[in-house]
Amino acid sequence: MSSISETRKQQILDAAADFFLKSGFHKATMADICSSAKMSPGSVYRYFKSKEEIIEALYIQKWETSRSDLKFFLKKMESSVIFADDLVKNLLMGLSMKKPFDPLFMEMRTETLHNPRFGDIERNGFLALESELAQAFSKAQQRGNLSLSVEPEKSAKFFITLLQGLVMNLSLFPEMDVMAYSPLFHKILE
Amino acid sequence: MSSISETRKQQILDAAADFFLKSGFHKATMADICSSAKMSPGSVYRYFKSKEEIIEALYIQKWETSRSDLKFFLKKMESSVIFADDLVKNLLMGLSMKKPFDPLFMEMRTETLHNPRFGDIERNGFLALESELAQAFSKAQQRGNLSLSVEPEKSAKFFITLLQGLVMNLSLFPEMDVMAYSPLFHKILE
Amino acid sequence: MSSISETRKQQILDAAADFFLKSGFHKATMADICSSAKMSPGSVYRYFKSKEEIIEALYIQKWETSRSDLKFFLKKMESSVIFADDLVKNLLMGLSMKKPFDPLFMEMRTETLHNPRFGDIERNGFLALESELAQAFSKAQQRGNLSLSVEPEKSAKFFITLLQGLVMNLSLFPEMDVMAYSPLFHKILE
Amino acid sequence: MSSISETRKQQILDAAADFFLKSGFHKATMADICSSAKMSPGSVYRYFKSKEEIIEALYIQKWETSRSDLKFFLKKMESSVIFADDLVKNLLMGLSMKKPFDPLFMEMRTETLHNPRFGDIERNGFLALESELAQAFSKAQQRGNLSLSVEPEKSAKFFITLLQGLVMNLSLFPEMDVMAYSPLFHKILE
DNA sequence: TATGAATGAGAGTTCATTCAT
DNA sequence: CATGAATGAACTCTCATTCAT
Repeated sequence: MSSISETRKQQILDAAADFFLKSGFHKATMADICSSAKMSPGSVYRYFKSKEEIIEALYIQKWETSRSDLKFFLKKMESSVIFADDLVKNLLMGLSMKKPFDPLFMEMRTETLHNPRFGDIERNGFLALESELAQAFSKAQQRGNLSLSVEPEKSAKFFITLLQGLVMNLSLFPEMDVMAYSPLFHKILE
Repeated sequence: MSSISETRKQQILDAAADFFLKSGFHKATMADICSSAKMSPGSVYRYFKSKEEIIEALYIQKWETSRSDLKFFLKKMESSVIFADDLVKNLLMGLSMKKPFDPLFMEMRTETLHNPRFGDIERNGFLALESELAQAFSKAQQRGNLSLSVEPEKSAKFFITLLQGLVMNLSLFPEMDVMAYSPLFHKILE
Repeated sequence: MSSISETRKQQILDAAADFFLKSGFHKATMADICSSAKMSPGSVYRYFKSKEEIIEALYIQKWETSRSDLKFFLKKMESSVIFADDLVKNLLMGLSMKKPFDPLFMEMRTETLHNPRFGDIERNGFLALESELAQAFSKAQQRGNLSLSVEPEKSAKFFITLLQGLVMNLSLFPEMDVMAYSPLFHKILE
Repeated sequence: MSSISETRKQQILDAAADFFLKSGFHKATMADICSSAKMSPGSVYRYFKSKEEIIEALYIQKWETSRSDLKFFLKKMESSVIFADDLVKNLLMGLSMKKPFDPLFMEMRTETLHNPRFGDIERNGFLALESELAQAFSKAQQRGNLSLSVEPEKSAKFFITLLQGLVMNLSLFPEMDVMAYSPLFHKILE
């Protein structure tokens, strides 16, 4: 019962993500979203009170996905003995292959400038990623797979910042050599 | 004649920058811009064919300013003997005073996703900054003020990427400790 | 069977009356009415073909109630020896306690302007009240409790007209002194 | 300059009055009003911020007209020696001939039930009419043309109330015998 | 019969742009 | 050249009504 409702909501969010991606939050119209979701406006508004609520829901969902993706990735890294090496290598390979850059994050970040609610979501999302990463660093140290001179929280922050810059570069130059950045990431983990 | 026209254009661009900053490209209306520029819509449309053309002109101008700011900054650095130290210190101090970067760049980057013309401007802008920086690194090496192990172009790219990530972080967490990042920048210049 | 159906209908009419009172015919939505009646839209539409039909049914019912209230009131007056005095006194006291009239009548009267069917209901309702009143006057005269110089029908018409004006005044100035009007009503019955 | 703007506003108000009359405030659409005023929506919204603002402006204007009409009428009555007779006679003749009943007043009164701003306008309008009438009564007494036993304010109130009831009756029964009410009005002025 | 999700025409309003003056 | 009134397509959102279950 709730599941049907959830399905519908997801249907709308997917359609919205599609169009937001193509045209941006502002140029994408509710009519676009409705027709892409194959629903009438009236139906869409049964599930979301406004266009902004759709954007916000998408926003939150994007961050949740990002976080769980990172968690999953870090879980896999736990079995690695040469933690730093594998982490950087796999991360950058993932970046260069799966094109994980999601333009919606940029769209969202821009909204953040004008909508304080979005700012909070964004900040929480970021801090959560940092925290996941810092924990992974700690654990790796405990396992003896990461240099004890690394300060987990600080390094996590650096890591995320650099990653963010890299991802933005990637959005502009999709053919760039991502792997070239591995020495820099490594320096963070020394 | 052209000079008066240029003045008018600049008047419009300044007003537009003001409002775009406050409300974003999409929420800022032409009426806002007109009244802020103290011109009538008819006049504004004499100087720019469309709202988009204003955005584009502003876009280009922003990059030009950034580039010449960077040039000026790097010129000053030429007299520095401890080049890397001074460069990083002054750059981060500048950042923490939030002078050289502004939210419009994020707004613009987002537009890039939906308007290919903007993508070109953005890419050119980036490459120009990288090039300026790479040249500065080369010169510093020639003067003996920078380690010869630094590869100018690669390091410039790293530098810009990291800077970009940092700026984005800063937009979310204005109170963050920018200076903490100086070791990381230094590593790029070692 | 019919009785259950009648109960359902009444449930809807009561809920509708509630919301029409609060928000007016046009601002009250079917959703409001449905949820207030604790029925689904589908059910409500089983009993009434349209929102307008609900309004009309309510309209008719309001007039029926008014008429039977008046009848009941006049019945009680039959035992009065000083008919005119008691009639006016009790009527105005009733008015000042705001029982027998409600704002829905105004709402309804306005609908009259745009829906001829409503005009008929309204006219019939009015004439019925007048007729009740005229009969009561006649009977009172027969009992010797009302001056024979009173022309029942004409006076009834005057009575209703004045009452109508008074009620409208009351809707605007709820604190007005209703009793002050009793001399005027008395003049009609002299 | 302001005059052109005033003309446009009036054009809109006239068109709105037309459609409000035909269909009521709620059923009349902005598109109706625009096309009737031969203006585009954008233009109409240059002069009025919202549909509600149009209604309110119309409301105020209606009351102003009513008041000045009454003033003009009472001015003419000042030359009358048999004040009460002439007042009632002319008033009722006016009522029966000029069909001065304006359905918009009913529409407005209904809105009053749901919009406090309108309530204030309505109350002020009413009190102004009463006050005009009371003054006229006083003056007539001073001229010796009206019985001194009349209490101007109270009688004005009665007068307006009765008139209101009469006008409402008239709206329902346009063919009714208005003149039949003159004795009742006379009683108020005795 | 009852439900409540789905519909979709149409509401009020906005705003980039045009053009008569 | 400048003005600002005028435009009208397009926007977000609503709600009376329908219909599959």
